[in-house]
Amino acid sequence: MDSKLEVYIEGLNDAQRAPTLHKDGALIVIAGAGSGKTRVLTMRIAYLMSQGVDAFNILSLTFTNKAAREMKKRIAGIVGNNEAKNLWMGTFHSIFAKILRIEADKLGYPSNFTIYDTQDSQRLISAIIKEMQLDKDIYKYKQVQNRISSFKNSLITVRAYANNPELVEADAMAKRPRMGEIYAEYVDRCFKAGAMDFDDLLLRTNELLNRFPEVLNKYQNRFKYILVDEYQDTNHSQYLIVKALSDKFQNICVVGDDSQSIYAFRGANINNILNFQKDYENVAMYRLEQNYRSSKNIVEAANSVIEKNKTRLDKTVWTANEDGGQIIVHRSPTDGEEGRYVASSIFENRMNHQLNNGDFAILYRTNAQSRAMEDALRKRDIPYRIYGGLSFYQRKEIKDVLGYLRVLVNPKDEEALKRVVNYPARGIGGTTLDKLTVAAKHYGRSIFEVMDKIEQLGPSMNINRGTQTKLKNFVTMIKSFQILNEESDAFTVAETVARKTGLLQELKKDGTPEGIARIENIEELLNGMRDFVEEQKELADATGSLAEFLEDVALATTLDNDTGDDDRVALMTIHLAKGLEFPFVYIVGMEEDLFPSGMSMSTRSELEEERRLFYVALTRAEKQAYLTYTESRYRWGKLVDAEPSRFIEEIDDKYLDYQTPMESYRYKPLIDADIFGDVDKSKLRLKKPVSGTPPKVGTPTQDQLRKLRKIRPAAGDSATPSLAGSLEPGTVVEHIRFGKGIVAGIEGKGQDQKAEINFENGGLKKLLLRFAKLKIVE
DNA sequence: ATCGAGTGACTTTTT
DNA sequence: GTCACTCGAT
Repeated sequence: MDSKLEVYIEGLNDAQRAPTLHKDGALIVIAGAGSGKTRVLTMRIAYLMSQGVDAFNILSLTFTNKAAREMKKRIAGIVGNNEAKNLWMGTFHSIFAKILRIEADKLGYPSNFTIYDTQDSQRLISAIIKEMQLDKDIYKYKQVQNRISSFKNSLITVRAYANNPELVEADAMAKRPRMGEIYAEYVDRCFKAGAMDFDDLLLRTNELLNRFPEVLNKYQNRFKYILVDEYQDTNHSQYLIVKALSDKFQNICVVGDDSQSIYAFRGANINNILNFQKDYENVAMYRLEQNYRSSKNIVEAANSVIEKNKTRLDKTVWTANEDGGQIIVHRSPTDGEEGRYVASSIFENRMNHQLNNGDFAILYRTNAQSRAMEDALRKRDIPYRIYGGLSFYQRKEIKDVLGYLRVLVNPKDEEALKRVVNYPARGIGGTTLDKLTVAAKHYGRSIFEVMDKIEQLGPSMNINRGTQTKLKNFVTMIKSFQILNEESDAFTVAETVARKTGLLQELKKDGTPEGIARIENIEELLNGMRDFVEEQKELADATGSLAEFLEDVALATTLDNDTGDDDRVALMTIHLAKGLEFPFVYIVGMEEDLFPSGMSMSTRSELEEERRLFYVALTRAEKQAYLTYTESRYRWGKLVDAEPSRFIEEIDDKYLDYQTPMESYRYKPLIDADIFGDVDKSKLRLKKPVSGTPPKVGTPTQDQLRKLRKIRPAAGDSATPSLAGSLEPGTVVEHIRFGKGIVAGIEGKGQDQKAEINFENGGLKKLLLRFAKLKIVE
């Protein structure tokens, strides 16, 4: 083994080293927050390569392209750049887009197919709904798009849908009987446009691997070792791809944390990780439980939160780090005040602890919350960067330039064509476009082809001479770009496009500060393309082509764009923050209806996902976490009352520092303060604790570890002996975390029986007896 | 065909 | 408060 690698591997702890050195077979690594899973993945790949595995035979799937790049860089540092550069590493979407381009012809796609982003998909669906003359209030394009997306993620094709009475019925019940037709038309239109949407990149990969055994065989042989990060967030489609590719060698390593599964809303299936052991033979399971990131207070507070979830693999994250400060809870009258508080707190902390702006992050549940924070930071002259929301590539002026580039690469790309055909205005309006669309459908050709043949087809389409000329000019312009693209690099083409189409002039004419900013944005895009071209020249399997650039753009995340070279406070949604860490973290908008989101409170599993999201948020913090909430906040342009989030209450008080008294906002106890009634209060003042202080979560005893290693019974499983019946008000019980307490009331029966217990450590809690680890003391 | 003002729905989270 | 879409005036 390389001595450099040896030193690195020496540096791992035992739990990390075991999966790193586990060469062949299937393994799953359950990695708690901050437990160094990226290190394990990186070292494992380096180790495989040191054992003679060719980089070409390793496939590593990550959650963001940025993560892939960073890992690749670290591996290059160990095994050398020449070796590392042959690794296949990236997101599911980008890796399989690459494969699909190679194999496109088998599926009847051009290899330069376009990737439709969500907006493209939604526009197309809107157009289809309109063409079918359906009521747009019933067929809401966003809902329809969502539904189609979930079909695709579950591998329900148009035909499978039609053959599934349950689904058809469900849509009929929802007053959308023609969903299937829309779905069929949408798929057909994408196909004819030579376009794939995000879900297609996975769905078509499945199709490819299923329909063409020789292709499957080829990639099975190629990817002898497969590694998947963030496995808890894979959807069914991704699961099947991994399963198919790893089937032959079964050298599959998945890493994840069920407690951090936060993408169920887009089809992620937590069962993928929960059932991994059933999917492969002789699965080795490893756990990383030591957290190196956060203070003990934060780790334990986060544990106390996630413990409330029923569906999870048991593990105990602990840390040897210092206690650290308590989590600070702060209430503000309005969202504006909240912003001001956060800004001045950042300012003070930065001074007092001599920190950089980059040491701070503000996390929120919804993008809309960023505004108040931005305003406050700007007033304080604190530099910040917003991640997510409208990304650079989604800005109008950028999409316009990209639209032209897309059309010239793939003239069948209908959405791009519709976008640019009349911008800047050149007299080709909606009416003409409608006629062209009808004709295109009639002849089974793309709109661009019809435009190209307008002289022959024009008369029968009722398009006048003037318009015909305009169309002809447009086609000629695009064709000239295509020729240029044959002989020049992507940057040159884009620059020419920006000038020749009149896009830049249009903005110059505008003259407003906004217009100037847009010109600057286009310049930034061009600079980016120049860099791209330079970069690609150095890479082995890249061509620096325009098509490649467009693919990168389509699949880029806002995080991917971060150069990270300037010192700014980070603002982002909690979803985006997954995998990141910051010394100081402010979680803002800790309010009912916002976090947990009002749309995710109706079912237990939704609420549990919100709780996992909160867990993710908390565990981003290294040194200090803040939770802020408001009494009222602007939503939908209106001031509405707010109530503190239940998640604050779920954290044990001993981890919290209420800067603002919570009293008046605390949930009213369901039972009066004198719940003890005629019970002897002295019972609560515990006579000497039986076995010292209750064991802490942070440092599990061997006995606890043994117990925790078992997967918890699923809901409905009654394997645990129930205490039902043996409890009554007044019974004194002991809980592993909350210590001693006294039963205040019992409600429900059977499976759902709950007890309300007043604990010395935790206050009033309602526990499901089926799951509560209670011991009757007396 | 084009542009502006006005209207209405809407926000969960993203590759 | 914001985006996307509609309608009426040019």
